[in-house]
Amino acid sequence: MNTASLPQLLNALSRAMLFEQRQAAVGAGLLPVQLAMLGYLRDANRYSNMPQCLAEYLGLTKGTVSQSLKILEERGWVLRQPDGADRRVVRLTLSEAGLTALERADDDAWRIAAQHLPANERERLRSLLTRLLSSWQQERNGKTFGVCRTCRHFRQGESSHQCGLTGEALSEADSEQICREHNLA
Amino acid sequence: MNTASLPQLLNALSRAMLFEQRQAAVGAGLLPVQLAMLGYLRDANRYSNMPQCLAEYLGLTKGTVSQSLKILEERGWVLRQPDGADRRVVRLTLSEAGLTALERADDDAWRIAAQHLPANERERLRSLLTRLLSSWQQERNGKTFGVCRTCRHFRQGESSHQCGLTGEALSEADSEQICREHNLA
DNA sequence: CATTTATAGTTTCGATTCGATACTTTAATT
DNA sequence: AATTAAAGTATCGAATCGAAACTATAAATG
Repeated sequence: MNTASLPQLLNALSRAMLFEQRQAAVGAGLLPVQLAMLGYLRDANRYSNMPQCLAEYLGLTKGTVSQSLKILEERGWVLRQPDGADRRVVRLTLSEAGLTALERADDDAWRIAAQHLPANERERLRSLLTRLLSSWQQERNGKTFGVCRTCRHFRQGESSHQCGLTGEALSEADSEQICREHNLA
Repeated sequence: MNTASLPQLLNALSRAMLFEQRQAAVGAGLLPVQLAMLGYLRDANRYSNMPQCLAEYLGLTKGTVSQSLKILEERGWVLRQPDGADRRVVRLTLSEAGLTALERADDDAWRIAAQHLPANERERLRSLLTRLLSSWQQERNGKTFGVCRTCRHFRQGESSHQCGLTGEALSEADSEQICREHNLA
């Protein structure tokens, strides 16, 4: 009695997140999509900072992304550099101004809300959500995006880590960035 | 090690939900907003089925809602009736066609994903999410929407229930509908 | 009771987003 | 060498969405 079903809760959560993001965006004087782009570019690793990745991550076409990026670049929030190896691709990075714009919008309602839960329950919630997301991912078996360290290909070492997919060495900072090849463990 | 933080998970969950909703909408030949409107109207109780509620629920202006409703009505998915008591307000209901359009789009990826969790863990997840959402709600102390039965004003009786806010009697069916005055227990 | 204010909703207008398509350039494949 | 694939841009049009003005009704205030 008096309990909401899991789908209902997920729905409510989703709406709450949207609400927060909209609030944060208008508070910083930008559009939700633009804020989402800045947020992604802050966290994306060096194999995931191309326009194409933004399109996949946000579910937009590359044409739309290209246009939005033009605006972000005009305002000096995003820098584009041609890639050294493949001259078709463009590397995107946040400028200082972009980073401060993003931080101004950074929202902590969820952090505060989460602190109302005791630490052990937070931990349990994290674990359960991880498994739920992982199941969803398998159900949809679509490519997803996530933080490198939480990927099933992530190999933790003592001093340095490694990507089991590319074999590449990963610094501590690398491990905290978003990767397009991510697969939740 | 190898754990995603709670904010990261919430973010991923939110994107996954958006993805699902978009998929469901285009699959049914309608726009995400339209699908969201139909879904809300199916579940809204008799005090929450006005255009204004839709605007609040979806975070749109009433102008936008009015325009989208016009389309939904033209297609025969939504019915509008003037309210008996207050002649300013319009009561919205789903037509049969609207209901079938909605059911065609009804998506079960989450249901399936949730079934990968054992029942006791689903229950635990539900409980934790409820508390997290409740905390968020208090943090933002904004009006929210939720199913009547899960409201702190809901008074459960043996044969019939009651709303502690309006004092009104609530049928079993009433208790399962979305109310604009909802406050998570 | 008259006047003012608030509320629900519609309409119009314009800005902006977003997708579809065609196109350019470069890389990969055959 | 020729073909195909991929990354990105540009252009165009449709449609969303918000802002503001407007109508009609209800509530509040004097």
